[in-house]
Amino acid sequence: MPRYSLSEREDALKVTRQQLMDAALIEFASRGYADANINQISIAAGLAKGTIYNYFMSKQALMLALIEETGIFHLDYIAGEVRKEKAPVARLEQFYVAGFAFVEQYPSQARFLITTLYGTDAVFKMAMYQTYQSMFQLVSHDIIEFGIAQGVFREVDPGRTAALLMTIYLGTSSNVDPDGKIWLKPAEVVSFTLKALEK
Amino acid sequence: MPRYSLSEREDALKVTRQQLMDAALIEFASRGYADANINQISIAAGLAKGTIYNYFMSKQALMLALIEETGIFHLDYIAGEVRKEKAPVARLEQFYVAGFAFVEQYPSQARFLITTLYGTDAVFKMAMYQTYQSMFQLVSHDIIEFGIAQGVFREVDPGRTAALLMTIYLGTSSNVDPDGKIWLKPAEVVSFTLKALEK
Amino acid sequence: MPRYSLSEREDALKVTRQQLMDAALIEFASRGYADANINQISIAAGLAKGTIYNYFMSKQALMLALIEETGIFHLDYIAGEVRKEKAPVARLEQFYVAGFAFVEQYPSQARFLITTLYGTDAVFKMAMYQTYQSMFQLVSHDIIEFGIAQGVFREVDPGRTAALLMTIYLGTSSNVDPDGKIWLKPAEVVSFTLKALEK
Amino acid sequence: MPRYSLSEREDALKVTRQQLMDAALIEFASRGYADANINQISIAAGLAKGTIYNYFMSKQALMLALIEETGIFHLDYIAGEVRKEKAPVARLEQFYVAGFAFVEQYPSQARFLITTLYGTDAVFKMAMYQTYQSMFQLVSHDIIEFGIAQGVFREVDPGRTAALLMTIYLGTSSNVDPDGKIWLKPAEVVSFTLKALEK
DNA sequence: CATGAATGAGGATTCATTCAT
DNA sequence: TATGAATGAATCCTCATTCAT
Repeated sequence: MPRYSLSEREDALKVTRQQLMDAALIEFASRGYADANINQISIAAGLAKGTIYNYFMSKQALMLALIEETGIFHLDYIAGEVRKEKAPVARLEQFYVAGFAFVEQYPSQARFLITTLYGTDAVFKMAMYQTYQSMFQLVSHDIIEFGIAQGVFREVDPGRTAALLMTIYLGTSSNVDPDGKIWLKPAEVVSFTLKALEK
Repeated sequence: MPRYSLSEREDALKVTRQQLMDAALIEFASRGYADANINQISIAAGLAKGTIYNYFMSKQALMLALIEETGIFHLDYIAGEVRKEKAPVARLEQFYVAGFAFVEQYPSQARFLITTLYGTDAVFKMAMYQTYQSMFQLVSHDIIEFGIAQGVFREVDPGRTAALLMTIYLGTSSNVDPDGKIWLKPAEVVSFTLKALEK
Repeated sequence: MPRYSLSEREDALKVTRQQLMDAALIEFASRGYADANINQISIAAGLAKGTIYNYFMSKQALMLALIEETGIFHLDYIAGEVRKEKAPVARLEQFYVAGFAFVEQYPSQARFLITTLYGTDAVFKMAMYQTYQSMFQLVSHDIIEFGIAQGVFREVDPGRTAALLMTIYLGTSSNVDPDGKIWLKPAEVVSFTLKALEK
Repeated sequence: MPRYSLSEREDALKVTRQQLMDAALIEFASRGYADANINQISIAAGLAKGTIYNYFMSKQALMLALIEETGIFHLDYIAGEVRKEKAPVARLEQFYVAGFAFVEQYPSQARFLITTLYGTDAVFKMAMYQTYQSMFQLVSHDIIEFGIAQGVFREVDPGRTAALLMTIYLGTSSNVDPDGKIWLKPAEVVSFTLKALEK
């Protein structure tokens, strides 16, 4: 039970802000930042055009807020599943299993993150990189170094191999058919990467 | 003597068209399709704004022409190097070596292809997929099936593994620092994938 | 004991209203009516945006109220000083001395009046003219006609000369350097106009 | 006969640009810069909305171009008339006669200049001041100093008196009735100022 | 074919005003 | 009465495209 519950007013603000971010995510994910329409986002959120500017300074600020929120959400989703496992191999498995599950459960979020990461806007990419430092740490330290220490993985360079494993995740994540199913199965990717890492 | 020699007029047309495509590639690669500016492309090509419409029906048609040309160029570059090699392992190695070399030698082309492939425009992605059917064939048939037949690769599913190897290539290709250098070395990626494929 | 004492409630209303007018004056004076921002006025007055509409029907009504208040304030300031003097020449002198003193003591008010008077809005100009009828009377009757009657001024047309003297005042008043100092000294203007009026 | 006549193309550009400036002058003069509507200007010029941006970078750039053009036009008009006269008194007379004639012949230009000069925009005022340096020189040097040297004017400070005479001109110029007639006659102002300046 | 002036739909953003609390 | 979130008309500006020369 929270000591100081938010007032109804503050709650309503949070709700409206979230409605806007939800609508914006869909719009950015499906049309890309440049083609996304602020008016359309407002309408989808059930609000008037101008309201968006009561919550975000600009289209760019809205985008940056979304990058941070969605990136953290993505990260927490995967890190939570990975850290539940105690063995390195199981963690690697969970990285892809949870990662692919995220893509199928939150297709717009995944699409948003991928298109932003592989897009042309330097400001947005920088924001993505900062958010993904933690995921890099997760893979590099909590999976690879951990596995090497436990003697179950070869003595690879943790950082460079983490980059490769993340790249494989992000790349495969973006190969989805129209209804959001990833072409490859996590088991296939896990099997491939484990083979590459095992002693 | 060539059967149908191009007249000087036809040559000049080809040159102008190529100047436009070269300029467009740079613009699309650096700003993305939506933010690319037709006027800027014309200026960079040393021509007037309207001229572009004598060669391409629309901005979209120019983009589609570029996707095809650049995709084929990319494919030929890699396929040429790969097919020079006669052993499966050497071919896999060449796939990444030549692939990475392409990215460093033609950074705009690489950036253009990657951003288009991971972008939001369905028409452009479809055009990319068609172009990349051949690269998929190359990896699936001329490398993986070939290697399995020769007994040097495990009995993996050729198609699904080809998708994975291409994804690894495209993903690592897009992780470049500001001056166009790829973070990972081809040798690292080759070593990783070979380990995963070897018997 | 005042016949109708204001209740504390009525006092508070007056205070709030005056805070709004003070803030509005600054905003209108520095940015002009069209660029003035209602929200900024509210903030400067320490109130919320909506409150302004409890006191004024609209931005225009606020402006009109300010024109009247500030115009009367300006007029009273000058008329008070002028009528203290009993000789026509001294009155003319006081007109410019007090007029210039007003500009330096109340720069925002002066700037507000000048920009409104020389602006493009017909409604506001009309309001200004009405307010300035009294100042016109002051100059025309209490200075010029008075001076002619006393035989110290030439027999000029009082009305047209009053218009000229007021124009000189308003024009010179608006030539201020960045810290609000008027370029010309009252003594210079007085000397000039006296020379023009003396017999 | 000009040695190199402008091509028809260049002529057409000049004409269109002038149409835009003419329409903009009317709009700025009647509504003020902030309320002026770019779309309305284009329509009044018989052109489409976007065309204006082929000639001027922005609304502000259009305004600055107008300030310069109109200021120089105003100055040339008056200076031409003044310098025709050879005697100081006749020059002073012409300053007001031509000045008032300008206001009646070009009411929009006059209104534009006055409202800009007495407005709140610092950038525009600075542009006005630069343009009016020449008019200040004209009055200060070619009228006042000239008159003092000839012994027909008192030994006043030329600069400060020039400021006063210009202020009188600009102030009286802006007191026009709805059909553009100035309230005061040039003869009245001339008579007043001559009286103030004569020995 | 090359040109570049003209077009006008489209889009981000501002802000006076309203109104439920 | 005070508040400030919501509104949506209004506006500047962009830019792909057209077309007369």
